[in-house]
Amino acid sequence: MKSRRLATAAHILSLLEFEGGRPVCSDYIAGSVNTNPVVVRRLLAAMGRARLVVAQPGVGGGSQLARPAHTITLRDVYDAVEDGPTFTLHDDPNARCPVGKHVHEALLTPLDAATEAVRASLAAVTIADLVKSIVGRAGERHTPNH
Amino acid sequence: MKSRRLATAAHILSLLEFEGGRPVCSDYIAGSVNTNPVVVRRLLAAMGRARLVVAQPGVGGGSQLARPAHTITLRDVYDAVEDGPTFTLHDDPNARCPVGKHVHEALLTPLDAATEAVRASLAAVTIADLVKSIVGRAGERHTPNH
DNA sequence: TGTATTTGTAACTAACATGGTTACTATAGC
DNA sequence: GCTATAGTAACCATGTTAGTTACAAATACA
Repeated sequence: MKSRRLATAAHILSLLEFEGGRPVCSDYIAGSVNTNPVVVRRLLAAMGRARLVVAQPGVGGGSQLARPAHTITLRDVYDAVEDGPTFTLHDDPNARCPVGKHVHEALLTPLDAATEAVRASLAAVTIADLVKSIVGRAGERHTPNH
Repeated sequence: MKSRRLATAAHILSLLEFEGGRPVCSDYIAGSVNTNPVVVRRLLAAMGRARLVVAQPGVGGGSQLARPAHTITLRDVYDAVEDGPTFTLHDDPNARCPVGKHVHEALLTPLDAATEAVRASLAAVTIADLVKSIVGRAGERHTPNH
């Protein structure tokens, strides 16, 4: 997976937490992430479907975390924004060769285990952890100077 | 990573082991994998640079495992054929926002840990394990009918 | 020595994934 | 009604991947 969705989504959620719970609009978030607001809204929509954030349209609207930041792990984010498994089987090995016929079944368990290992590893870190790490490095607070 | 290189490379190495040590040419392997011989040669070249296989050109040439199959893990294969980390940081977050300025540093450790978790998980399975699993399912041996 | 076989690699193409952009509708507050 | 915002469709640019053709280098063998 060479996508940057996990990193971008984690950035978005960290910013929501950093902003202290006020609704934050996609334009503002896009200014921090340095991308297009639609990209942000796409990720927020995916995370909304996973019940990680809630959004409200209209004046003064925006997105907020749907749960406390210490209950949202990077595994939740991964599941919300990355689709499909990390590793993919190759197409149509030759079933007339014993190896080709059974290699998919033989690989299934190890590749699934690798994906689960990723998810387990990501589960160890929460959005609250990230914000704590960010604030610790910043030595300052609440001065998002866009 | 949506690439099929790990699965294809594991197939190739399993076939080399299955063939019992004789040099196997890329044309024959491509018949089992069901792809183009050049795709096979590209993966074999990468695995050759990682000292997992050795190859010989010329009549009767081909590739063989460079080490016993029980000493080659899927982590070795992953390192040989998949380039770069599994997760990528996003580009140029806004350094004038505290979150944008430090989110990369905060994410580095968890994302590296996730990549290491993948590698550790893959290290638990060897090519010998795969071949054993394949042969067990096949109930037959040495009849690669291409 | 010459021919056939095979690796290794470059160059090109096609298909697909990803992110960026524009544009639009629906919704909500003022 | 006006403005701001989410959500989403549509399209485009870019990059990655696998597939393909072509060819030089190496090797075995007659």
